[in-house]
Amino acid sequence: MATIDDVARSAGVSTSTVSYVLSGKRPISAPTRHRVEKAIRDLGYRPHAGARALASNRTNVIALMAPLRVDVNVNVIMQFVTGVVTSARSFEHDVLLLTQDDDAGLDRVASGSMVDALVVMDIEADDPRVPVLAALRQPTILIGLPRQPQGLSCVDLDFDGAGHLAVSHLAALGHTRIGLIGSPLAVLERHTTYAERLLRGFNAEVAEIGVQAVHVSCESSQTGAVDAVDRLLADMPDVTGVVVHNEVALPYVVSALRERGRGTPENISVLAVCPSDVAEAQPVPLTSINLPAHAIGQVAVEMAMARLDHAQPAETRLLTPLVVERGSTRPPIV
Amino acid sequence: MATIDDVARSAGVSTSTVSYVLSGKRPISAPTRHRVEKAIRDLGYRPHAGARALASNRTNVIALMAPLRVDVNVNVIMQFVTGVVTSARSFEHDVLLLTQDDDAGLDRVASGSMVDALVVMDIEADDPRVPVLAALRQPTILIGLPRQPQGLSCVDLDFDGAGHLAVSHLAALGHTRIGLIGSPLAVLERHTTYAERLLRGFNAEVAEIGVQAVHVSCESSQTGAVDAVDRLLADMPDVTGVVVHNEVALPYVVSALRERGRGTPENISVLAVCPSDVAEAQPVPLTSINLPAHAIGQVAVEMAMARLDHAQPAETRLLTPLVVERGSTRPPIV
DNA sequence: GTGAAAGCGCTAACAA
DNA sequence: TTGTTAGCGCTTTCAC
Repeated sequence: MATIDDVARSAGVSTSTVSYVLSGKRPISAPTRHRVEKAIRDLGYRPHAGARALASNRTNVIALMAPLRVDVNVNVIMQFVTGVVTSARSFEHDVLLLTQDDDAGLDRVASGSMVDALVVMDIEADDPRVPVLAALRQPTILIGLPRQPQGLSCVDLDFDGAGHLAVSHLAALGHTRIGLIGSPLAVLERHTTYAERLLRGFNAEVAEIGVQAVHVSCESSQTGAVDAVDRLLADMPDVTGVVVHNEVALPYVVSALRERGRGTPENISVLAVCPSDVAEAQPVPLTSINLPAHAIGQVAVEMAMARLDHAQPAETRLLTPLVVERGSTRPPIV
Repeated sequence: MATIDDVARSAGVSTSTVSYVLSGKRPISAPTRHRVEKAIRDLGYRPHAGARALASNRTNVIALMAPLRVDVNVNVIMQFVTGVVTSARSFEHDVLLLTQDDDAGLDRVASGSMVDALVVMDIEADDPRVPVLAALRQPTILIGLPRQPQGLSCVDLDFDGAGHLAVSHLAALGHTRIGLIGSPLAVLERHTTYAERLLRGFNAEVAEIGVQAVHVSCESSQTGAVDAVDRLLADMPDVTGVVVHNEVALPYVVSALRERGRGTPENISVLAVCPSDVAEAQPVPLTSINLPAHAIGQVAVEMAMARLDHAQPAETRLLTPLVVERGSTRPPIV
């Protein structure tokens, strides 16, 4: 492996000149620059990451802690992850992947100076990782919203707003009996706040505009979906509009409704809360409130970089929910 | 941040003693060790990863290149990834995540000495990454089987054997008209070899024991599954046993068969090739040939570590396919 | 616009 | 069993 000294010698300059050509941190005359660049190419030189980290206190790596359990929605997680990775690359950073169950991982990679910043997914209301993260010297971005952010940056979809929007969208079409088929019980019990926030917004809007509503939880499987539909129809047989906030169950919910004489969109309106590509890929394309997982991952990295480069203070960014029309919601049949 | 010198001073020993306490590379008397360990605890000392990498030529990080596209089976990919990450942790390594589309990524992280080894998923027959990887100084493990491994280690399920096994399992029950619902066309056209190998084994066994068989490709969606079932039934209306090698389509295939009067297992036998948890979680649990994604990820890391620590030569390991009975395959109705 | 040289925090060879 | 010290390959200050 060629070192910076090899390059310097080959180009007939000092090592610092090579370093400055690479970093652009001081002006270099065109001829010198070209000689150095040629030497770099000729030797196939790559700076040694460890040496660079040691001298500069920058690793150009960020940590990403992702929930790689299978019970949660793998598809959405993947979109977060790709958002983070592609965005990181655009800032010349790589991504070190930690799994949720690696308790000591955050401290290990941060204290060991392996990473410049951390992005942590799937934050719960009283997440025990939050105090740990707050004590690190590297900036941390939380995807999700803990009860006490403790000075950390947060980014997420505004699920509270999404709950409001879902109800008002259906109400505006004339629906007065609305169902919410939501997250699995385990997600609610973990106090993963997105589920709670959506439910809160949903209930608040329901109360505000005075429609009737029923919420049922829903396991992420075919049988869970069928079961949830049956519970909903038992509680509210004349429901005309359903909000589904469970990407895995979504197709099974729609099938189960159809099998029970509630075809979408003829007999019942369905509004999904999920990534656009999921809503689009259904046999009947579904109107949805987009869950911009890829974008959230991207924003998380952008926030991390902003804090790194410009020492920006922590902030919370909640992305505005938007309805994308695909024809699965209509005025109810009178 | 405390450094090794701080620890040495605090414990009243030399830096090398601290280093050796940490690495265990030479014997340390109990009292000394304890003083050092106390100093480490008191100061909250963590070795600086970059400094360590610079001095030792070891980063304790491996690279994992994973296909994070959404078209392929996200669930299975996730299991590979968790297998790699958890296994890496058990060897005191972290995982740097690269995405498939990051063409230059492999060379960047390897030449920049960011990683000790690389694991690359989703290898195609003539994968352009193989020659790149063969030129690196770090050991590389391929998950999948290229036409020319070029001295690299490979690990995968023996899909050829799985194809044989699938047919012989059904044939042993008395089936003589067998269908294979396989991968999407795009996967076959990319020459991702697992699809081809399964098909080859399937066809070979079919020819060998002289049963009738039909293969149809299948897109990974509900509509794709329905379409594949219809094509299969059109070609072979009296099919009695079906092998499904497409985890995403699997539930929809079973539903579509049922809707067409072929309920599993009463009227038609279904043998899935997929991870056990997927086969188990179906509304009707399915007998399957297990795709041990987690284990393959683990083995990949173990092979990488073996090559690192013992300079072991490259090898190819094909895991033996096994049928797990769950009652969805029976003798055909006469 | 360029160069010399002092670290950055470790590991491991050499010495005792 | 322990200590001394020369690097590892880079960045950046200081000097010209």
